[in-house]
Amino acid sequence: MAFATINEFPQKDIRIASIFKALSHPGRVAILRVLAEKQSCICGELVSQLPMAQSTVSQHLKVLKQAGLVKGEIDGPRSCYCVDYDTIKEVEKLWGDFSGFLNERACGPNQC
Amino acid sequence: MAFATINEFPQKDIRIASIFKALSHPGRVAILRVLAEKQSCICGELVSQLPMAQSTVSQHLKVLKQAGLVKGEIDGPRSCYCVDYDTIKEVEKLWGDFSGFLNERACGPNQC
DNA sequence: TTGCTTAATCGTATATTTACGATATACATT
DNA sequence: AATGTATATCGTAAATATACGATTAAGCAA
Repeated sequence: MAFATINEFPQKDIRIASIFKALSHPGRVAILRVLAEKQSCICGELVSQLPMAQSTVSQHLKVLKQAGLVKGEIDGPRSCYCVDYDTIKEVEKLWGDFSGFLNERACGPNQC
Repeated sequence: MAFATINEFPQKDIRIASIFKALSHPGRVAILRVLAEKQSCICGELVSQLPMAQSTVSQHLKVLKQAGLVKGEIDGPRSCYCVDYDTIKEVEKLWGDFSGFLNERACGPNQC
């Protein structure tokens, strides 16, 4: 029954939640870190730097790719991934709007 | 076998992921929105404003509370919840550091 | 006390996530 | 063509997440 009501929420909330969902696993956060450090990097390098099997890294990369957080390019027998900074900017905006909305309405230091 | 390796990641990545996880459902994002709008609000009001059953809202509130994103206070037979702005600030810092780290290393508009 | 209201928790069915070995695919090299 | 390398996908087991009705607990009102 999970997710039966998910479309009843505002589109903006769905988008925020779906991006945050992609960032909701430490392995995926770590992948983004490594990709940024290396400026772009092949999957095998990620595998060697992170405590996950090759297939697991590949699966996480797929999630990040679907969320638009990384983009990849086939380079011979390898795949070269890098951070998609356009989406990072989008997250910055989404989070900025959202936290701005919250903060605007913050009154005292402790309301309840 | 899920989460067997989760402790092998940097503490900072685990913290970021765990907060984002709490924000990874549109219902929870919507709850935060309503709480901010109402400045603080009783559970029943959330139930009436959101497309979820009372028990579901209560469950999501528990997740948000565990993540530190909301705090609650018992008020007679009711519970009064509000956004915990200290944690919102923490998220701002965590995300700011993280995106800063990524952006510092962004070179051209398209690396791959 | 009895009954009413509110919200948390329980029980449970279903869906999704996670992890990894095994396999398949795709390109490069010989 | 045959072999090797790199990566995606498949299959699958186990853990989590999600949703909601039913129940419990806790306070208030009569």
